[in-house]
Formats: sequence, C-alpha cells, structure tokens
Amino acid sequence: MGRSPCCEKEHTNKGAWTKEEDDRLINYIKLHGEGCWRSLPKAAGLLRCGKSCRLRWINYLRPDLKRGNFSEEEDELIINLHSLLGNKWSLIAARLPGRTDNEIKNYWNTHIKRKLYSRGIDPQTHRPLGSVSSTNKASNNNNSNCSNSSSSNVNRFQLETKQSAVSLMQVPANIDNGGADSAEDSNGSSGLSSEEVFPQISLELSIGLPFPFQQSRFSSVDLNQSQQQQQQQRATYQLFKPTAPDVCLCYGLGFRKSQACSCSDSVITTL
DNA sequence: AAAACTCTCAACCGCGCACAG
DNA sequence: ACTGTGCGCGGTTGAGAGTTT
Repeated sequence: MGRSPCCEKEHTNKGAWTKEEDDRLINYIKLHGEGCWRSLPKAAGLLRCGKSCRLRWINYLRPDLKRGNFSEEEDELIINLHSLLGNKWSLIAARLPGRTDNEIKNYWNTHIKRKLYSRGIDPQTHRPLGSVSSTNKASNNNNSNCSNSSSSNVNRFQLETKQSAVSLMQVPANIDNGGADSAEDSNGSSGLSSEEVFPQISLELSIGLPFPFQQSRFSSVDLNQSQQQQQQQRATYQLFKPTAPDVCLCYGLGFRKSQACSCSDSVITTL
C-alpha cells in the first residue's frame, strides 16, 4: 500500500504562481491565519496543492520576509551556522530573521560555496581544501555526506572569521542527530570540547527569535511534552506571543534542558 | 542581432516525523 | 502497536533572466 498523494494531481495548477493566486492566498491567510494547508486551497478557491500554497506563503508571500541581497554579516552567520549544523537550512533560517530556508539554501549553493572555495575552504567540511585525507576519513565514518561538515567543527576558518557578530554555540554531543550529525564529532576524537580547543571562541549564544515568532518552529520541542503540558504551553504562548523575550538557541534547536542549555524555566514556559 | 551558454531561484518531489484514532 | 494523515524538510529541477560569443 503506497502513500496517498497529497492532492489530486489532475486538478491542480503547477509552476509559477499568478498575481491572482497570490492575492487569493494572501487574503485567505489574512482572514484565517496559517495552518491546515491541505484544506486551504479548496477553502481559498485555489487550484493548488496544499504544499504548494505553504511553500509559496513561507518562501515568498509572508509579510516579514526580508528581500534583497544578503549582507556580509548574514554571509558570515550562515557560514558559521552551516559549520555547526550542516545542511539544516531550516535551523539556519531560524537564526536569520526574514530569511527562508529555501532562500538560504539557494544562496549557499550559488554564492557562499563559491566564496568558500575562493578562500580555499571546502564548503562541506569547512576545512582547508588541501586536507583531503581528513575529509575523506570523516565522510567515511558514516553515510551522511555533509553532516560531518559540522564535525570537529570549530576550525581554522571559523577562527579566521570575525566572531564579533555571532558567537558560536556548542551543539550538545548527546543530541539525537536524525541525520544532522552535527554534534557527533563536535568534541572531536580527542575528547576536548570546542571551548577547550578554541578558548577564544565563546560558545554561549542567545539570539532573539525571528519576527514574527512562529509557533510551528518549535512544535517539535513541544511535542516532547505531555499533552497537558503542550496545551499549557500553547495557551501560554498565545498569552505571551506579542512580547516573547529572547530565547536561547539551545531551546530553538530542540536541546532544551540539555547540558548545553541553561535556560531558566521562566523563559521556556513563555513558549 | 541572435544563438549559445551560464546563472539564479521559485517551485516541485519524495521522504521522515509526529500525531490522532 | 499499528496505520493513515498532515506537515516540514532537504535535495533537485527547470524556466527565465543575464551574459558571452
């Protein structure tokens, strides 16, 4: 038994969106809010797949999107985050207000990769291009290609990178990688923490949430709670949403109350 | 001027995860 | 425990714009 299709292929438009379709989608979401993407197309009078609507809204129509060129600071932030997180574009996007995962992914593939190559840095491993053997060894350790990009991860490039705008966060070693593998090697085979190896880099990080704050970004965190707690959290979230304070990156990444996360409960419960 | 080529990025596809029943 | 459903993610594609020949 195969997976049922997400929508009827025959009666849906594909390809570029028209102005009229955009307007319909915007108007519908203005009135009813985001969510329930599967039923949205019909309700909004769109001959589109729900996934297509979601993508169009998230990547293009959302009012808080920051369009235009990436700044130098954003470039460096993306590079740093990629060295920690690998191709986890959604996590990277969560740290860049107004930018989408798709946008960052495209930008990475078209600009930053080239930029890193020109610096003599392998964009996947964030190591100097010459160090083939170590790279191969790393990628042979498991099947994930880029995931090891974040391994051993605070490397020469990062040291050379300006650290003023963003300090790197240490990804806890016990994170379930789920393909991210980011932390797998974060301490390196030496057993030393990144801080021990590179004491000049502060691995503490608190970053404000992208605005507007999106509950969905944190749903995976909520899901770890009991149902009752979830309801409480959602209710609390609704109460505090407009003035939600900064929340530590550990939390945003799903490492809540891990060794690396020292957030106070008061901050956490505002979610 | 136009054909060929390159680049960019919006959109699609398929998979995995989490939840509800 | 199992299955179906919906959502979100990352990889890939392809149309169109831009550049070169």
